[in-house]
Amino acid sequence: MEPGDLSALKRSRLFSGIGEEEIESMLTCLSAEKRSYKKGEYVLHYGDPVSAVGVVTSGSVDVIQEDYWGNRNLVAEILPGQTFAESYACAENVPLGVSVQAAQDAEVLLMNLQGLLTACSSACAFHARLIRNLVSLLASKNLLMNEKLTYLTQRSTREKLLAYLSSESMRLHASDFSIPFNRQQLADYLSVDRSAMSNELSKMQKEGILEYRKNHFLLRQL
Amino acid sequence: MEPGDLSALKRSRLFSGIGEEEIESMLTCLSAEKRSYKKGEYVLHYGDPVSAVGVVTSGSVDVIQEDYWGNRNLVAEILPGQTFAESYACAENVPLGVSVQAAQDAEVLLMNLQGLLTACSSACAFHARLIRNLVSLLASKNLLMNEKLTYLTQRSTREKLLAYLSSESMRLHASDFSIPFNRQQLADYLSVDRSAMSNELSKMQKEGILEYRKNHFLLRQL
DNA sequence: ATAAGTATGTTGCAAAAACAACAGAAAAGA
DNA sequence: TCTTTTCTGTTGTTTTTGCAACATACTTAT
Repeated sequence: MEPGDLSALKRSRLFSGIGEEEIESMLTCLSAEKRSYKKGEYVLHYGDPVSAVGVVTSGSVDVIQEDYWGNRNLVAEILPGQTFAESYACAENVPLGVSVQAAQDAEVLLMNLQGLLTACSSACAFHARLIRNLVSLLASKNLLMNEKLTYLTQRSTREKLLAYLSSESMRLHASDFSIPFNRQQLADYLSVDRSAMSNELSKMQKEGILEYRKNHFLLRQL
Repeated sequence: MEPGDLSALKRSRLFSGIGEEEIESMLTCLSAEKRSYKKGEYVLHYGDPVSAVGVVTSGSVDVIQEDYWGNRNLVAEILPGQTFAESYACAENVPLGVSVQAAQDAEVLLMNLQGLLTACSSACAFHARLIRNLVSLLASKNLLMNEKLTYLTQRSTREKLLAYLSSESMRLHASDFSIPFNRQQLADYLSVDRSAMSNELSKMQKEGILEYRKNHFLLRQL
């Protein structure tokens, strides 16, 4: 185990709040395996049974989805300190629905969660913290996806916009607020066309539903 | 604690594989609180800090979302043995983004997860199993939402259909397969109009991309 | 300050989706 | 079996979206 690996792990959400020495001692409990891949090599294949969560320690890997006709689609880019396959590792008996491929020469640590989750993990004092981090990681991803789903299930661009803006407004307890996206990013997030979205925004402004300037919005009572 | 409560808990994914006596003894570790609500009463309010997961033991509760203008939207109906608010309880410091309301006279059990997750839970032998169940629950929800998101981020009805069908085909390792939805359910799942979807399906059949009859599909090589 | 690059708003057009309405097929119930 | 209901496909119309192109405003770097 090199010092760089530990620093990547320390930065990860999985090991947050756990010191380097503790991390190192836990890696054996997790049957951590360090693996190196050349650019383009597969780290995990579609359909693999997965019981280990992966952490990138150097380089980067791509999570890709391939459809029936062979079209490839980039789902995520995983950078050092970030994890992949954790949902598959934590769900029981669900084969991998994506593939993971080295985007450049990369090193990853595969950590088996079975020991952590099946036995009563009193052996290491920090197991509880690791479990807490894992649960927290899964839960926050859950909330983020759930939120996005509520926007994407809206049929029209206008409804998607209103669902998003209304939710931000309520979350921030304010009728006027800033959003962390520019127009293109917002359009990508809501999965709509940017210009159509801009158009819809200005229509809604004309109709008096809301006002905006750059990334600052004001929702009006109707 | 009544016998009906335990049978509802036994059926829940959270306590799966744990016997009734163990469940009963764990409820004290979880500071379980039983609460009764009349139809229409709120179980949890938007914005509440939540550290407990809820399980319905009788009746049912609705998870609802209310937007800035007061429009109400039913997110889920929770029946006996099913849980609610678990993602909020497991994520750290995320206030509730929905409200939970009794759909009819209902009884729920609120169980605090802090003790389960922060301390090393060697006190009860079945804590490990409960944690495993919780993690598995979160992870499977994760995968389901992730899957749905990949379909909903497609722009057109045709793309949504192809993404879904292709994914089913690959998951089942077969170019012909049955789906668990009728047309209306599939349209609802993909968040598109049923008739437009039917129309798109028959166009694709004419184009030789696929064949179908009722809920059985065959994807063709191109 | 100027220039180059980026972000946003606007428009017209073509394509696609939603909607509504209906017909035939299939399933469920009497 | 016959009737009723549900499901699916089809068509025409209206609305919305995506796309392309461009103008303007705003940023950033020189």
